[in-house]
Amino acid sequence: MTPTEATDRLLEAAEELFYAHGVQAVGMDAVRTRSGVSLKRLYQAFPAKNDLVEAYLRRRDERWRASLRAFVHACGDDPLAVFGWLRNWFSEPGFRGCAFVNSFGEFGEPAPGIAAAIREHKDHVRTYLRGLVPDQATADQLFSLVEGATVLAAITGDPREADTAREAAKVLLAA
Amino acid sequence: MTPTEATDRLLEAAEELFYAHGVQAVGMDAVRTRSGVSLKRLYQAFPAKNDLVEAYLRRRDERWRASLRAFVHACGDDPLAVFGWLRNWFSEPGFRGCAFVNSFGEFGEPAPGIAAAIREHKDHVRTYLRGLVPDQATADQLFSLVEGATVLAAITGDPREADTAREAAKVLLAA
DNA sequence: CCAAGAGGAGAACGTGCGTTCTCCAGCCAC
DNA sequence: GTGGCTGGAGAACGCACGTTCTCCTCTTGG
Repeated sequence: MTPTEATDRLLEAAEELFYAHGVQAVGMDAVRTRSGVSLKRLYQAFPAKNDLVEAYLRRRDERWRASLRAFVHACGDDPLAVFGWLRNWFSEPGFRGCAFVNSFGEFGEPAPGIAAAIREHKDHVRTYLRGLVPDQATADQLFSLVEGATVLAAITGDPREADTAREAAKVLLAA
Repeated sequence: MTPTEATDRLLEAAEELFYAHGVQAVGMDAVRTRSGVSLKRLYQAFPAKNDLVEAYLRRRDERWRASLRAFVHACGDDPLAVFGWLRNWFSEPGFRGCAFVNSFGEFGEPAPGIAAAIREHKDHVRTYLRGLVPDQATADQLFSLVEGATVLAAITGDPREADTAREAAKVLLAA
């Protein structure tokens, strides 16, 4: 197994486990078992668990935003499509809220790299929405709706929070 | 020290520590030290840590909503006052986001009592907003804004997220 | 003054986990 | 074949923490 292949399998396993059960609830041994990569290789690729967590967050950020971007772009870059995408996401079987918000809650004082990954993810999403909506203030308002809908969908388990936010976004965009 | 006084001091210490550092990062010994209540009495009042966590959340729910209600009522029950209260909350020195959202993120599969406390808190807030705003759909939209602003203020550290949400709320209420 | 019990301080126990170490099997150059 | 290297499996170590246990010290009633 090549080192890059090992890294891929580690990140894949880490994402599945960390997102589903939370970072703290998943031991390095579980990542090892799920990925099939030996502990020695694991610690060669990621010298400490924090490094793996940060890599997990950064990779999830990339993929999450790529998926959103692709969906919205296919809808002609209509800002309201964001909420259609959210609705689909909330309906996925394993949906458990925003990985970054969850991680923020998990660590009282996150390691610097982890805190940075969380903040940068939110910055990237905000920047993306500002590109989608001409008016910056409106974009920030939509961002708040997106975050709110995600938190509430996670806690209540109801994907229709996306529809509620969508209706609000429609009004804000028309104003 | 009377048992009820011990319970009060335990809950006070638990809230300060759990909210500031996260539940998992705080050991029972830290609660004991902070409260000045012996471990024996602690375990008499709360047979397990989960019981203390659940009591912490339920007490915080009561006080948090009481504070919001009082502030908004003093503003003539204007729904927009909710966002003024949020702004104040976000500006407090120890602000670290919503305790319930943070706890939800901390526990992959929360104990039943804890999960119920989290869900019931959000239900109570939603019900309160529905009482404040005649139109139920609009109330739910404001709720989404409230949650979004709270999450973003916690992560970015910027209390002005409350103002962003307030502007959005103003538009939604006028529609 | 004594007996008995309550309550506190903190040691002790068991467990889980991040990280490191040990040992061994397989593979290469010669 | 043989000596040395790579990499895997999993034991071992150290620590933290939830929970329980032990012992000691006060208080109180007679």
